[in-house]
Amino acid sequence: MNGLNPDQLDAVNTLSGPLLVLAGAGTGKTRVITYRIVKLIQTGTPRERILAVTFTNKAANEMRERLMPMIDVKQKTPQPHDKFKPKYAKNRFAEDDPQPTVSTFHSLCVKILRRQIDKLGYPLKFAIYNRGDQESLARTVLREINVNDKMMAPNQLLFHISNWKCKSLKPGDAIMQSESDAQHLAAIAYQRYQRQLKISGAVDFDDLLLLTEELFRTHEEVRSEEAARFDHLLIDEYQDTNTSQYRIVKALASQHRNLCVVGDDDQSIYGWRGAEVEHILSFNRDWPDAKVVRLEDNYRSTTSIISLANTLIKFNKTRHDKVLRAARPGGDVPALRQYDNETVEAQETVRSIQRRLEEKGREPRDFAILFRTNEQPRPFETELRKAKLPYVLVGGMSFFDRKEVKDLLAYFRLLDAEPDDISILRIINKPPRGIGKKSIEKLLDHSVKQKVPLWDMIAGDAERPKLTSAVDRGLNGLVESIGIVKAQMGGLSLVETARLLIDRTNYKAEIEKTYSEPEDRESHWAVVEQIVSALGEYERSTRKPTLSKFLDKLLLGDQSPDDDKEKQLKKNAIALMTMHSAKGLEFPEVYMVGLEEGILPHKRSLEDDDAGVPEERRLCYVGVTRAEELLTLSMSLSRMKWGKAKPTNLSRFVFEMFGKTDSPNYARRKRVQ
DNA sequence: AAGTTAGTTTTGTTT
DNA sequence: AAACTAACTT
Repeated sequence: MNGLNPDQLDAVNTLSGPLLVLAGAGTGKTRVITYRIVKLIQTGTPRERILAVTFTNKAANEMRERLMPMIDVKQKTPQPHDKFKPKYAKNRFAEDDPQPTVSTFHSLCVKILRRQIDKLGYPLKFAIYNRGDQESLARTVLREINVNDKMMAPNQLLFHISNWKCKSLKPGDAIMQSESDAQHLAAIAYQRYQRQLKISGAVDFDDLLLLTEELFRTHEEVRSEEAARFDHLLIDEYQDTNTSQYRIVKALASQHRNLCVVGDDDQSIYGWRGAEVEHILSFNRDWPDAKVVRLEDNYRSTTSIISLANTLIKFNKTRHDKVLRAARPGGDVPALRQYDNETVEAQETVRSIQRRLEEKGREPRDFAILFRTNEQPRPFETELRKAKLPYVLVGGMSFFDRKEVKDLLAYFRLLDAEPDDISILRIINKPPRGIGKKSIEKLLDHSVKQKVPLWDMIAGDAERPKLTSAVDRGLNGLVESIGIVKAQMGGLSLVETARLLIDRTNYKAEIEKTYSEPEDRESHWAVVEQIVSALGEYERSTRKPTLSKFLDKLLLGDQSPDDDKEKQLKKNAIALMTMHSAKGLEFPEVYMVGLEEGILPHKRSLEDDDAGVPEERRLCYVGVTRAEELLTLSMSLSRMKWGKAKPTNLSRFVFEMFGKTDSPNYARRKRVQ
């Protein structure tokens, strides 16, 4: 345990009872968590009785990577294939060697639900709907109740639904409590949305938490059984817990009370998806005997950067009082640059990076360009390309949002006994089989009216509505392909099954139809191959591999063919990302761009001044504290909107940071010329 | 000639 | 994603 300061040691050594670690940015939070787990093991806690929960898979992977070398893991006996690919052997431990569990909330819940599925009282098929699936379901639901896009867009509905879900509000309650017409409409749609999910045996991401929480509430024996699995519970990024997660934590920790939560209320930036800072602010109310440890020594950034961050965050009224102390003295004072328009902003930023690369001996990986919204990176990408500088756009489309991935996963689901409707509809005409909108409508209509599952009808187990012979032929073709695969899959490995499926359904034709350029075709086909190799990897590393478990894993992001981007980051490229996705990362040189009113703080957050602006301020704080040595802030004096250049105002946060005024309102009045 | 499907264009874009 | 338009099927 060398190299830890007294506060960190205190947090590591407080091994029993509730503990709140208030860890500011760059204070070695991750180290404290890992060391604490090591200490627990050293003092005799059985490994398998330790559970650490993170919010993202990335965080979980990182924690595992840090932990494994420190706790002496029995390696899995190398398999023949591992000899050729040693990277697969890394971090793979023997199955009879118990290890601490490091998991995200979502995969934790899936495990619990799988174990307790009989208590659930309804046939959950673990089809987990991701954003795209949710959207198409929302669209169908809205159409069913005759609501057009103008009245309520699918996204709006999903926003309402997720708001209700993170407060564990059931559709019935939502209808009762709705205050406006729009809310009432959304509540009715919510009811149908849930019903449809239930019929398909599907859940969305929120449901995973919600169902677990409900199961704990209604079945005490389930709660105590699951709680008894662990003696120690550690939660990272506690400021990001929503109500469901908060209750699950409470339910799991109430017996042993060995709960350690780590977080920073100043970095709570996910309020818009249900996180409540109150949970970390009032930790002492739930656990009155909780010990509180504050980590305030920042080892990441220079004094100039930290003092800027401290000045900014003081403008937030409700927070745990703590001040970051920089361990690295001095440093260049962050600069503020103003440019005429966003193109110049991008050009000059890239030029500045180029200069630093040449003059200061920096590497591309030392730089990050942080922005607020996803429309901002475009000009920067253009300029970086022109300058031939390597860059990675982090975030953006995740691997699972790629349509090839979704299509293939949908095809995989068709091999299940009762595939869900969304999956069927996704690939029913991919590649084109002559089944168009009208025929699909007829099928759906028939399925609802006759109460026949969609697949039974398509597969010919139930009567089909009258369709043209071309459509019938198309459907039969699909059923036949699936049938062939199903018949053979018993004797095949998962990879062989997948290959056969892709081959039989002629998925390649879909890619060739969509992309005419050979380059595009290749890159999109490569995605398909990636999935198959991920499947192979899963098959090799799991004792009883099944396709449906693989699908869960993929959806939950447990496995990551997604690490493509991370590899690139490691491979030495300039990082372009939103301030949201920058949380937890650090870079020697950070450029925060587009610091304008309406962007940061975002205009949507201004509608709700009480909660919105402080959260945007925290987001800005997160951005500032990413920088180790050099921070450059910039804004563009005009920005294109609807094809016209519109003047902009400097963000109020810049005024706050540089102490030009005490009043946050100053920025609103002052126009920068 | 009507009804469908396939392919193209327009529109609208937070986190 | 919706709205059009051209092409195809029966």
